Amino acid sequence: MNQIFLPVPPQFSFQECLWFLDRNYDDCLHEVRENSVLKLLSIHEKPTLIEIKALDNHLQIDVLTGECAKDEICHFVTEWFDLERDLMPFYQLLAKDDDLAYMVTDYHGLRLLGIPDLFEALCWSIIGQQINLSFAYKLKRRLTETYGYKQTYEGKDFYLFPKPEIIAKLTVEELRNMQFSTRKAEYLMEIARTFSEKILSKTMLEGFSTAEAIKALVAIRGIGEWTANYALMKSLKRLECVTYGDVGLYNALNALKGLPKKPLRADLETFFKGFERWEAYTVFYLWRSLAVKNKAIQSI
DNA sequence: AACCAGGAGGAAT
DNA sequence: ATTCCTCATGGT
Repeated sequence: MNQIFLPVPPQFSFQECLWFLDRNYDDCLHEVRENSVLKLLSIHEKPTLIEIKALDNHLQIDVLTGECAKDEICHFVTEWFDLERDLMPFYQLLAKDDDLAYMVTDYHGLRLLGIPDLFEALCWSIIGQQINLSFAYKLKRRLTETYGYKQTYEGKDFYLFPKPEIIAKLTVEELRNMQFSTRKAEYLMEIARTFSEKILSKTMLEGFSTAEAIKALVAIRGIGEWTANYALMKSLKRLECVTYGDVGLYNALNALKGLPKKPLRADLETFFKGFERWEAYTVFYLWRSLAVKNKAIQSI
């Protein structure tokens, strides 16, 4: 079997990352097992199934199908798990906040799990607008199982997210039948067109400052401030992004910092000033704090 | 049975 | 420049 070994940085916990990937939801784009995660990648346009496990100071990546393109696979995993980040400065900021300091130990080694593909990140954030996450994951699964690429391995199905060229050619009715709202169907198809026609690409945004990138994204119908920040945080790893308008974020800040359910913009900005250049990580850890609560409630 | 979900756009103020 | 309304539907 083809194996790749990838060294991991300090302040890295594979189990914490796995825990977040699993949470309580049914994600169709990876499968979490006891001590590993499986995911189908597109490497050189070829589907490649990998399984990642943790050793002492390395990740072991088993290439189950497809070619063993070491550099590309390592590049993907590094982006996915944000392996090149030094978390010490973030933990120093957290430690200074009495209400959040517990996160340094409780979530130690948790990395901002990315969505390296920008098109996928944008579609996912549009799907997730305003609806509960269980339903959002259901919609993503329907879309992916119908229009994505499927590979079966040892009796289980693994998927690639649908390509923009496919989504661009759909009709509103086809998506409505999958219980997308008319609006979301239009948004997804229009964004698919901007990608398939090369009007927008991740490479393009990488050349932009974060403010410029947000401006460019918000100009597209269906992408508001929340979606732009979410996509830039998850796909381009712009750490200064804050998902303003995010109900989950507000709930976490309400529980941990006593902010109102609908906090003022100015109060949010004041809070995030304490986490400059690590805003996205702060948001991500606040989301993590919500997941803990869900789990506790469910186990009762 | 209301009311809320990891919002956004467009109309009405 | 704000506030209000609608969208679709599952979960609680």
